[in-house]
Amino acid sequence: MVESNGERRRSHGDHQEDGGAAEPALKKGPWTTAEDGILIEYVQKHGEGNWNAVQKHTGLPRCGKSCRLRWANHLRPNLKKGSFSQEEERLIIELHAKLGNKWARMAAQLPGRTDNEIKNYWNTRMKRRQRAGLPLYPLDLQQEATAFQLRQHQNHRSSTTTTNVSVLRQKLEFDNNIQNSVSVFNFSSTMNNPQKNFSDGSLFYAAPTNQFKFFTENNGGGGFLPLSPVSPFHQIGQQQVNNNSLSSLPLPVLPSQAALQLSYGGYMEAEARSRNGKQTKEESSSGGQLKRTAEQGSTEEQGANNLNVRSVEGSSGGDAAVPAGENHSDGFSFTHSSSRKRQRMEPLEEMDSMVDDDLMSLLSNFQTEMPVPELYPNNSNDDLGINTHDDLSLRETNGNRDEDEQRPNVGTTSTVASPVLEWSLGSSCWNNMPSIC
DNA sequence: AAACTCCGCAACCGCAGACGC
DNA sequence: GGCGTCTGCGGTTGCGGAGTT
Repeated sequence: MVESNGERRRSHGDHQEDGGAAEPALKKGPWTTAEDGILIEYVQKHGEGNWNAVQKHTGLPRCGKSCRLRWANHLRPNLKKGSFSQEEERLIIELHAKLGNKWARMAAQLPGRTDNEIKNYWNTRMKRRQRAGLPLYPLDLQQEATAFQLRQHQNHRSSTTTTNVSVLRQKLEFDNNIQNSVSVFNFSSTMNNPQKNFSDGSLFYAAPTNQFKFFTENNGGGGFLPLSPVSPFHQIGQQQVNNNSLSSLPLPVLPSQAALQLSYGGYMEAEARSRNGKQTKEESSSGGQLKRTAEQGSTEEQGANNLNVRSVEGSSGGDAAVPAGENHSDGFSFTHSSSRKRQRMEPLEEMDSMVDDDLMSLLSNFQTEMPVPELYPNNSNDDLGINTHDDLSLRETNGNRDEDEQRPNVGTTSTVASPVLEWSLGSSCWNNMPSIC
């Protein structure tokens, strides 16, 4: 545990935090077991909330925020420890597709898990996938993510009469997010619409690493960066800020339902490959065991089973409906001492009301066929080192690239290219890409 | 064995919303 | 309505450990 590690943080945390002369120096850094005990005792007596009073009542040299965080992330009853189960991982991915970086809301759907845990998990996962050149979401969730983003965008549009910078920012965010999703479906169209500012703009946008760059740079920076040519908002984003022509924006092209029903096992394998980004080194060097091997064995191998995504989504309304923070069924009984409890919808209820109702109606408006032929010059894919069309969906379905690379296309029908696995480490296309880290 | 690199996670920080006065 | 306080959220930082060279 952290406590046994001694001071992890530097002494910069030992300075007077609030500057008040009368206030004792508030400690920062890792919590000790003694401090934990004090905090637990306090909460048992007084309940959660009023965290600033902890220091006054107990003399614990910690600020209220630190107490709250410590309690919420480590001391709270019913916290799950350990790695995420496969179900939890899947739910996180799905929730992120719907909610974006709403860690607290996601945590409310995952009993015993904290927003911090989920955030850390997602960030590391995103790094892994980015390193491996994989999209953030499996195909089916890409659709959901795109639909959700689009819906948010449309809501925003309908609620404002003047398109302004905030709208464009939202478009940018949408664009950046779907860099990792929509572009999966039609990134080859960049061949027809390269970003001129790059020596090879099409490659820039097609490469997941660069998508990630844009994802982060656009979000972090205040200025406008060029939008991806694959963005449905590309044109307007490049051209104008101050009109209301958003209604004419093209909808992102989504894959056919057949493509969306591709095996989840294939995705999980890709996920596993992604997660084992280091594995390429380790496998080649010593064949050594990853330190995560055990936990992966329990998740990704099972992932080969074709999980029904919808069942996961549907089950989120079950026991997960209890917000993690409210679940004190193990003997601790707390009264919320804070009389100013926020009046919010229950997370699940709120999410459902904001997502699910509209999601299907939105999806019903999407194209269900991907206009592959028009966008794909026959030979251009080879130039990119990207294979598309039927063999790809077959590969994904089979979930074994090594085998598949030796196997001719035995003929499945799919109208959409599915380059998810093609973005894995095995794709020679990305082997020469510079690491962004 | 030592140095180095990478990764995961705990904790901090700034900001914003809600609420009371 | 303005101000102050409390709380929660999301982003970021940096340490320790594991793995690699």
